[in-house]
Amino acid sequence: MLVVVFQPGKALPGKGSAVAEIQKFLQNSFSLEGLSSDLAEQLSSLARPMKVAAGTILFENGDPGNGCYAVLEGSMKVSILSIEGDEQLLAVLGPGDLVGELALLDGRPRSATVSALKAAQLAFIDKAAFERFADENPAVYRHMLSIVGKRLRQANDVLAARSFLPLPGRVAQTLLQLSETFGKPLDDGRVLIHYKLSQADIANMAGAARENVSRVLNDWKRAGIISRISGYYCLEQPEWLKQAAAL
Amino acid sequence: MLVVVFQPGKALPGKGSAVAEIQKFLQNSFSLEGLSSDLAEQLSSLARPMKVAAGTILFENGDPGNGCYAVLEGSMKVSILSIEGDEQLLAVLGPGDLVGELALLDGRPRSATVSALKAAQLAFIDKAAFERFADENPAVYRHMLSIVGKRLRQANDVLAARSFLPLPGRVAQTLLQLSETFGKPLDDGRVLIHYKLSQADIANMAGAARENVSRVLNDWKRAGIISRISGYYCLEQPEWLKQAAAL
DNA sequence: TCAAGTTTGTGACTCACATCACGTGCATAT
DNA sequence: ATATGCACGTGATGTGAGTCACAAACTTGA
Repeated sequence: MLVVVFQPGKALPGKGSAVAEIQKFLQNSFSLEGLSSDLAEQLSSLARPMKVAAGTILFENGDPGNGCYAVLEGSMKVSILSIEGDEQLLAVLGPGDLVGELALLDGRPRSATVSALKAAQLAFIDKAAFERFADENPAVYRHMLSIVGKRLRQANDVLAARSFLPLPGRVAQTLLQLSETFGKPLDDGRVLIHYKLSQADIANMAGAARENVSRVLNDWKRAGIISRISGYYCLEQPEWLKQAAAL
Repeated sequence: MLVVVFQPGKALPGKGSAVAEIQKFLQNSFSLEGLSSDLAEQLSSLARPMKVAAGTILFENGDPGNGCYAVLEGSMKVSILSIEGDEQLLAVLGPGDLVGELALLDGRPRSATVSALKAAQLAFIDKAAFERFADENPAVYRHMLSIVGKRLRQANDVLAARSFLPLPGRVAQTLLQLSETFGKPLDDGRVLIHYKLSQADIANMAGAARENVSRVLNDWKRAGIISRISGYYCLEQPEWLKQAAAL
């Protein structure tokens, strides 16, 4: 199973330049934001660059976890699959996000399946190396803790939405969540979700049937709450959506 | 709001003995299991003992978080409330569990409401003090990380159940989860959930209407899958339930 | 030990949402 | 251009589970 992790990846051509690239990236990355730059630099030297093609499964639920990945480019999806093949999308992650970080924390197997939505470039950080490094730099631990904390909060939010909100509310929440990762602000507070999303994806995040998501989305489009700009969804009235997603 | 946190608590009578009690507890507590005993001891000296009466709200969603609590005795419930007053129970925690730990990680406000189900005895650990201590003892951070990791895994499991399992499956999952915290093993692998639970509690955890939980529970009782022993639920066939809760 | 409250069991009704079943548009390959 | 395939839109239909409404069975405490 170890193989699975490395099999899809390929080392980048020039090692030196790759490290530089990773460093440059990590320094302004979201996931390492707040970490002093020398720490980020040191950490990046532990990372092993790799590329995955769109659709590649990075690891699956139940695999042993031996490290985590930073997303440098492209996007990954984190999901849970049911026996019947239904999918619950937990998150779509883009550049700057960390994925598979749970494995660094306890030694337990992967709790979800992660695959590449688009071809992606990653930096793999080995568990042992990470621990060695972090033990000497508690700031790294603190930082990690805040990332995991955020994930936990988000998970709770989603669960709350699933418990309390009717379908439209959940769709609203999903759009807002996506806008946090992929949103580009336009004029007036309008937000463009700069990412190719199928209705099926949204449905899998919101935990709803695709058909019904379609209905909701069209109602909103007709009401001017959202629009589509050359294939991308655009939130015309984010405030309205926030209202709809309020518990 | 700060007041809220301290108002319901009362310092224990003899400080010396209280500290000893906390120490003794923390050493075999679940939440600090795996931490070397001298660290646990030092940590316990940072804790401030307090008692809360049944029903007391320790803190509410949105309150600023200034520290976390270890449950020494009694039990607490962690829940999210909707506007309409509906409740989604996230967890019921007993002796040895840590509650409110998210506040230690990032500085954000409380993400859930915690209240005492039964009168409880707690140990409060201040955020600043904790950080000071943990910075010098990275093992504490690592330990913390594994606790939060477990929470996150659990949250994902619940979300998955909500997405994929029909009502009976969710009830099964809930019972199994409760048996993890409060279960006493009997002969044959039967497990007694040694805790007074109302159907309403179970329903709030499973995210279902109380009436339907009642129906499911009775079906199972009739089928010999569970039973009630002097008011406590007893899992006669945990394996069957695990099957029912499988995704 | 009796009354007042709370928790439970069960039937009947309702409804939000999933499912089914197509039609339509727009891609990419042939 | 034309076929083959996806992503989308929309009605019709079915159903799991929520809601309502009580009666029965327990706690509790005065």
